[in-house]
Amino acid sequence: MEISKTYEPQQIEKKWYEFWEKNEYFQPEGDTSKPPFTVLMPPPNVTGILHMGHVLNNTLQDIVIRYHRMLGESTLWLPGVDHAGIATQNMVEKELAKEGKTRQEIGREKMLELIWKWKEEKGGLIIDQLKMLGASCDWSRLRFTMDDMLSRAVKEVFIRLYDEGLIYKGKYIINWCPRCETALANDEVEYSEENGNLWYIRYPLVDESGFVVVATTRPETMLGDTAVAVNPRDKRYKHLVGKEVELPLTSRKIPILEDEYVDMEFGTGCVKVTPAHDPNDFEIGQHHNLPQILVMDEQAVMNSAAGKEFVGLDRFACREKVVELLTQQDLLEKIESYTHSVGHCYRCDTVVEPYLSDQWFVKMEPLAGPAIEVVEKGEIRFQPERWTKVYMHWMLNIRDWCISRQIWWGHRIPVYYCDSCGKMIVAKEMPTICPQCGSNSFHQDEDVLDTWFSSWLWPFSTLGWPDETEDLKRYLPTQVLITAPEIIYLWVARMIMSTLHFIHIIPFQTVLLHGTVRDEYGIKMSKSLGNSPDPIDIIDRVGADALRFSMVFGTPKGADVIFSESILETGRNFANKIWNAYRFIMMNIKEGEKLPRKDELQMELADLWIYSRLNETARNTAEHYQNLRFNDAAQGIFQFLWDEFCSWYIELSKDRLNSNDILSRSTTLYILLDVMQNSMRLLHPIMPFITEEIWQNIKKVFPQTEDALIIAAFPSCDEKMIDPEIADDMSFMQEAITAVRNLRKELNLNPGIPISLVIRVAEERQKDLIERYTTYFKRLAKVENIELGRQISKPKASIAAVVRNLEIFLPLKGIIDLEAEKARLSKQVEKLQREQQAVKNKLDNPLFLTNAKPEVVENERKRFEEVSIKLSLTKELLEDIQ
RNA sequence: GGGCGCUUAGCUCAGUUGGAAGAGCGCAUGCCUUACACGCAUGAUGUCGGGGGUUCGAGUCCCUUAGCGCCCA
Repeated sequence: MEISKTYEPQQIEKKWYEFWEKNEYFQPEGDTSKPPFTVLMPPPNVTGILHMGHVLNNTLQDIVIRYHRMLGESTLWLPGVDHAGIATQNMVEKELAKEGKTRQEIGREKMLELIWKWKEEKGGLIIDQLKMLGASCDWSRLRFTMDDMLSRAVKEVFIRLYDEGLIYKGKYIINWCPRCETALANDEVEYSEENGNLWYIRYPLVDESGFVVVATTRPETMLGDTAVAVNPRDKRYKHLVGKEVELPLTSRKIPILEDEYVDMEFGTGCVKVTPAHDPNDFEIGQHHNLPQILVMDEQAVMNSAAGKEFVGLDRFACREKVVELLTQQDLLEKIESYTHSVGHCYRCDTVVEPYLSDQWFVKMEPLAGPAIEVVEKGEIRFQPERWTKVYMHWMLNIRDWCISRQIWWGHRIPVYYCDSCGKMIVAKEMPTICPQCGSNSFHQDEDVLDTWFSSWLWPFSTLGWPDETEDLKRYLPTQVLITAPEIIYLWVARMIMSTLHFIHIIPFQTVLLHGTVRDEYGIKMSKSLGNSPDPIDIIDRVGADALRFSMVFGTPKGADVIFSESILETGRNFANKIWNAYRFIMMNIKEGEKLPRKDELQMELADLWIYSRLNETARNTAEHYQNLRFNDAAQGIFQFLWDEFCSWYIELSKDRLNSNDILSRSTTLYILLDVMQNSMRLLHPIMPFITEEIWQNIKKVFPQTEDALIIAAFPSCDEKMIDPEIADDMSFMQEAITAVRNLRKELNLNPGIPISLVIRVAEERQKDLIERYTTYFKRLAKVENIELGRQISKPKASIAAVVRNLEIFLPLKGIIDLEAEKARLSKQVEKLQREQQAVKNKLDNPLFLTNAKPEVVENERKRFEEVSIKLSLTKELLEDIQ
């Protein structure tokens, strides 16, 4: 069989993914006697393309799922995508713009048609990419938040909550994009530091006793001011509280009041309050029942409430005019330049306007109670645990949820208004007759629901709710949810609330929060910064296995991944190492060679040792997977395969494979195959492709009961095989061999040159061990001959090493070019003498002794001693060979 | 302003009940040794952010302080 010298993942990965899919291994076992193990995929955006964050998130999920599948559990990883309201609509809107059209021109119905068309044609990209990563999701259950099934759940929930009094319509200040003419969620606003001004404006007191000065970055909003506020602890303004000011440029009189919210340090400590155009002011306004005066329309153009001088002006033109008029009236005290953060629409970059508007809300407090309780009781656990606090803090201070969005793509709010009398009806379908006036003409609420309003139902809407399906009974609660901490509030907390409220059950038992993928400079990878590599490009280059391994290898639970080309090499090199171990084994099997039965094996030290270590590794790896410590699992397997199996066992097997002792040969061959195939089982969850390939090929010569590694049993630890005495003997041999290699290196011996050793042992046991396994020294340290004994004396002209209570001498005669060695040692003596002199000079300097730190002096003294000893030993060696 | 986290080898980071400082990469030296140069062997490198405390013993627990990062307001 021809096996390539380096591992080439491209065809191999494709081949096995198709094989797994074809055999339906991703679907849960039908056997209902087996315990189910379920993971819900956090649905990526339908417009999304795979980025490094997805890679991390889905790799972790796949590891968990594959591990549990190998434990024989009935495993379901439920995938899906969400409809990403604003993002998707904007995407199609941009395409429209290229043709010079707007969505308003083509109308709502046509627009939705286009978005659906876009979704059908291009929306599935990320799914194909997840397949390339190796994600073993049950694709037959792929869900989309706008599917009929899930839409039905959304409507049902809206209506139930409305009927329970938990959904209401109200005025609220929201982030508004005057260009998109829609509300933006908090995470849809991008902030940037900008240079602006702080305008200090005089507000005359009504009693004509002077004026107060307020500072603002947005003077145009003063037209909507309904109060001036100061901090109650601020002594400077105490006497003004309760008085009124004459709001300039208007004919309004507004009060001066106290509010804790006011920052005494900011500006003059006196702030203007504009409840309809500033979120903080909105809060203050609520406390004091202030009027909310909206002075702009949806396009951020000043309306009639702003006054006839300003109506029709854009907000920024209005700012100029306000400043101009204030200056004319000598009401502008000063202008300071000021840097502050300004919100922009994440789609079109327009400056966001805080805006008061009609919105739909969910009353969250009643939902939060049970969701707090299940976490307090430990029914749901966050990992790492510290996130529990973050969750609790938010839940205990929960605010109502604004669920309406002024866009078209999404679940349209199931609320209808009678065209004749305006009666509002909440219903799944458009009503036929108005119960109030008998009219049969209605129109539906224009708004759609926040995308999260469908995602928060994910644990049960994906399983068929509100029908009482078998799936719902079988798979809820799910076991592990793996996601990023950024969406604890947006998603995780809300799922807990909704599932408890509607199904009366927890949605999942464990929530694993992982970190962020950052670049070499620690900056979060993002599309807009352009610092993120394309994962698909990486997969093309090094394979998904290498990428997956690299992501988890150095990343402890919950930590950020600092990604760079160099961590990728770790994965690639490891894959190649494994590949070559496999290649070595296969090269040594003869055509049709018969292997011994397990009970026929003739095992020696190395064999017993590698099995001992394999079982220990199996035990530890299982524990790490169980505890979601994938980095430890990866490290453990890596170390076992590379540093133990390859570096020692394979090396020691070489002599035996060429030996005339048939049983020794077949034993080691058997063990090579067996350890390799078991290791593939351990590693499969992390590197699914290469392990399946190797395992399947080993299976051809070393039969296994299972049809595929993906469904093969995860190795259980056989405690009887873990033998501390064997481990200690082997470790003793390894230490001795390393010491000999070190001696060889000291002499710069070429690896090809054989040596003889003289070893003085302290115990009879050691003598037996070394005699019995002399071949180990021969093979691994190129030792030709060993003279061994308890009373043996140090040979002349030799260098020595001490291992435990063992002394190893390497005689120099006959194995080196004496002249060359003399030259080398002389050179070393010279160098050491120079170094000794340099240290001595320092120590002889009284200024150094008094001024330098004592540690430094002490260190130099120690250094002097060390150099002196090394020098005298080297001199002795030199004399020995003279 | 409130909360959380980080600070250990040149770099990125492990270090789970306190008990002889670790990995990967990088570096040095020597090797194309018939699995692998994406490799082998050997080696060097750390006042574990600063200060104080508890303890027989602290990277690990407590207090304090500095720098950085994240979240919330």
